[in-house]
Amino acid sequence: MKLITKDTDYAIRALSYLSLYPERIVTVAQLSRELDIPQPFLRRILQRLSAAGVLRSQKGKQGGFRLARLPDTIQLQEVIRIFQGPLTLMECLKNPKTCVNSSTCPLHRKMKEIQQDLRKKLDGITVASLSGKGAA
Amino acid sequence: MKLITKDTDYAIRALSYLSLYPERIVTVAQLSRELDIPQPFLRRILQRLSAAGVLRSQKGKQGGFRLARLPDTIQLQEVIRIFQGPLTLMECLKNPKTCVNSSTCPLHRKMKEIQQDLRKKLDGITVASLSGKGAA
DNA sequence: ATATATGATACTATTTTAGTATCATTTGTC
DNA sequence: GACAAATGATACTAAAATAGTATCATATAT
Ligand code: FES
Ligand code: FES
Repeated sequence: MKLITKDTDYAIRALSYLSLYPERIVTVAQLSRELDIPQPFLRRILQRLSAAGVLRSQKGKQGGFRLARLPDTIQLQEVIRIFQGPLTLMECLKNPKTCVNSSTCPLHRKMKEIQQDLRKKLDGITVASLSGKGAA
Repeated sequence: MKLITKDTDYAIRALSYLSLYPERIVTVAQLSRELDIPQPFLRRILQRLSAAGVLRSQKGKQGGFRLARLPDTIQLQEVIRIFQGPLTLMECLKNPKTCVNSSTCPLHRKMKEIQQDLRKKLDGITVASLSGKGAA
């Protein structure tokens, strides 16, 4: 019933924050304080965003994180995918084989439509549009 | 990441099946065979649908279940609510208190819009529209 | 050299989902 | 009335996902 988990939510909040100071390098400690998110948890989240190419990281003293791309190119859908895999409204839409008898399941087609629509909407939401910076 | 759980999915399939023979009383055993769903699990699902007033049940010999209402008055959203509670895309939209600092979370408003839109869509999907019987 | 930062990864606790098991109650049939 | 066939209610278990912690390795500015 939850479309957005904590990982994703925290990630979005961190990205929005970072988009306010695109040039600045910010440490996990700072972000953790600023956003009131448990530091070790946030740390792993930022590491994943780095690995995914959304953030750029700098190791060592004076290191930290900053955006790797322009805020208006980072879509909510991508962040969801990083932490939760591709958005799927029901198991059946991902693994059609688990559809025991798809002919008796009229839900399939309808949900597929809704899922596509939802994905489109989530593509429309970018970090820029959330922080009010850059293109809407 | 899953909007529709098995309970809901099975429930919908059972309701769709029952809507094909609105007068007939069908037992769990029959439905379980027909839809290939584990009988004890399906049984509990149908019981909940009964308690919720979506199905009507008849105890004892020759007993079973049938729709309590017309297929076009049973909305997907209601079935989801029965098994999963009110549809909520993120924790924050249900318990705003868990929003540590809603001013730093720009996601809130956007997701609320999307959630409302999604709910409307799920209200539009009825058992009738799924089984192709009654009003679309 | 050293303190400060991230990289990688393993671990734990909690909650949700999926499913089972059982005893109680109702009811048609003989 | 006895009995079998059905649901009502509810407690229980197993597996998976979510939320979070802990730790060791590596890079780097001073
Ligand atoms: S069994 Fe495939 S959508 Fe329900
Ligand atoms: S903290 Fe409320 S929506 Fe993210």
